[in-house]
Amino acid sequence: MMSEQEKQAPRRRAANTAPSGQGQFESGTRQTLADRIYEQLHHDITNLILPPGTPILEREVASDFDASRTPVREAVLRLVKEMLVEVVPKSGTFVARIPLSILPEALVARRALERDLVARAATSATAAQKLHLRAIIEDNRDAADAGKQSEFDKTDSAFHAQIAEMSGFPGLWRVIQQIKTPMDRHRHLTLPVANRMHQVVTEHSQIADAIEAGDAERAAECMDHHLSQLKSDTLDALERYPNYFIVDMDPSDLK
Amino acid sequence: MMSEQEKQAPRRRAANTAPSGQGQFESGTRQTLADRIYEQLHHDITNLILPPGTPILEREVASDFDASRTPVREAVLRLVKEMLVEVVPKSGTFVARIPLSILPEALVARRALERDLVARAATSATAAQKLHLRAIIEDNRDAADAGKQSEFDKTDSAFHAQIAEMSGFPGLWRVIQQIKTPMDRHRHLTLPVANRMHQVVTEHSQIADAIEAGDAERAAECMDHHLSQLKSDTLDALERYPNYFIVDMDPSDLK
DNA sequence: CTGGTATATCTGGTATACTAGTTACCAAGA
DNA sequence: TCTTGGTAACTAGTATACCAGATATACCAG
Repeated sequence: MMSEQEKQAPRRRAANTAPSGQGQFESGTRQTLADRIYEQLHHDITNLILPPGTPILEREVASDFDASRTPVREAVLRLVKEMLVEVVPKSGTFVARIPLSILPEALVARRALERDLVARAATSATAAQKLHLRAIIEDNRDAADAGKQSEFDKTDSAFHAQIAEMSGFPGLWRVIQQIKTPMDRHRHLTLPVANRMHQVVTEHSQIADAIEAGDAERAAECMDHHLSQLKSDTLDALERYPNYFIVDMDPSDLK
Repeated sequence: MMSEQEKQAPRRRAANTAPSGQGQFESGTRQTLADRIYEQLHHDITNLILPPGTPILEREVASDFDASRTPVREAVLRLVKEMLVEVVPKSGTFVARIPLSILPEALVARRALERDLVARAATSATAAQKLHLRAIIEDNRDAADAGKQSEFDKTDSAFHAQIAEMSGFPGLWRVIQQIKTPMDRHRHLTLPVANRMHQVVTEHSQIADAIEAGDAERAAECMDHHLSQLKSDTLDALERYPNYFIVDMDPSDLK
């Protein structure tokens, strides 16, 4: 039987215990509404469905998703950190323009990272991993043959993710993904290059050849050559879409 | 004079126009309460003031900052994306444990990126930039002489930021900063190595020597050697603080 | 002493409201 | 026709409330 004092005070319990397993880094953590909104906006921004400068009205997006502003705001804040959205306090939220400098930076970072990863892959990949890589290249080819750019992009990502896997540092694919986002956006601003998908398949095959030969240096060189092809005509894109970019460097330095 | 109908309907205005200047990427954008809370938590987590597993009670943090849950939640969500905090839905939010695999990944990424950046710096740095680098090394030395680890860490970061600046790709310092966060956290778990600060100063000087000599390859090798020293005794840290880590790889692979 | 159950107290995720800052727009005056 | 000031309609940032899920704890039967 409690005293009057005990009866009046709600019982206080200890804080919950910390997780001890793999935690949130396990696969299959549940997705929130904010996650779904983020993914949709991320996709639309990256694929130029929402071009730079487009206002993102939180209340409108909320209405579209039958949601409140809170998860929309949470999604938008993530996109801000990824430089995909820019917020002008009290004025509005807009699809971010692409800072010109970010493109060569992304290319330099990718080249440095992926040369290293592919060299490591050439040294340490297992037979099973090599076979898996070849299977992905076949997927590349199928998508190229079918002329499906979107499908092709997915298989292209699978290729580079597999290289990270084979290097022994699979987590670095997440770093590369983040780095390459401006490049993905930019690619939609450039004219499609005839037969480029098939050229990529050829370059992927050359990389796989070098890996299978255990030739780390050649694998690195092939990867570097492959990535250097991505240096699309940014000057042309800037000329055609001047409002899509922030000119934060001398454009003539892009050559 | 409006008709009755016009009078009843509130006037609808156009959406605000998109920004056209440098936008949010200019310096000096104003700081929100969420920003301040994020910075404090980021600092406390990185510096092990809040060790892995510590519960982060949104309502308590809100009370500490005399704020509501909203900006706390926004700050926490940023930390989640940076893998500094893990959320168990409806149960609690905790300072994230360090996935073991992230440490060698961070080292590999830093080595790949900073070898490349320092080689470029050796090739293209201006005289002014080289002098500035020397000045930073003197700051390194002063902090080492004074035995001030925290101050030394700041000057160490300044050194690496300056290398990115000199390479012509200053934005990559942000990428490196993000990559190195797990390393920063981990360093607080390892025993201080006698005279390590002065050793770092020496290694920084060697890097500067190579840059001044215009020797890109030597600069890259010196940087790589320097970064490889950071491979602190993770096995020892794991042994001393097993609850601070998520063991997502074979620890014997850390050698 | 232990396992099962009920319950109260936590939690994160989301909805809604409020405030202060920004800006589109309009009317008046030069 | 242009300029300017006022205002209403926007906005982002933050506060507060609610709900459903998770869990610590008390209690009881075996």
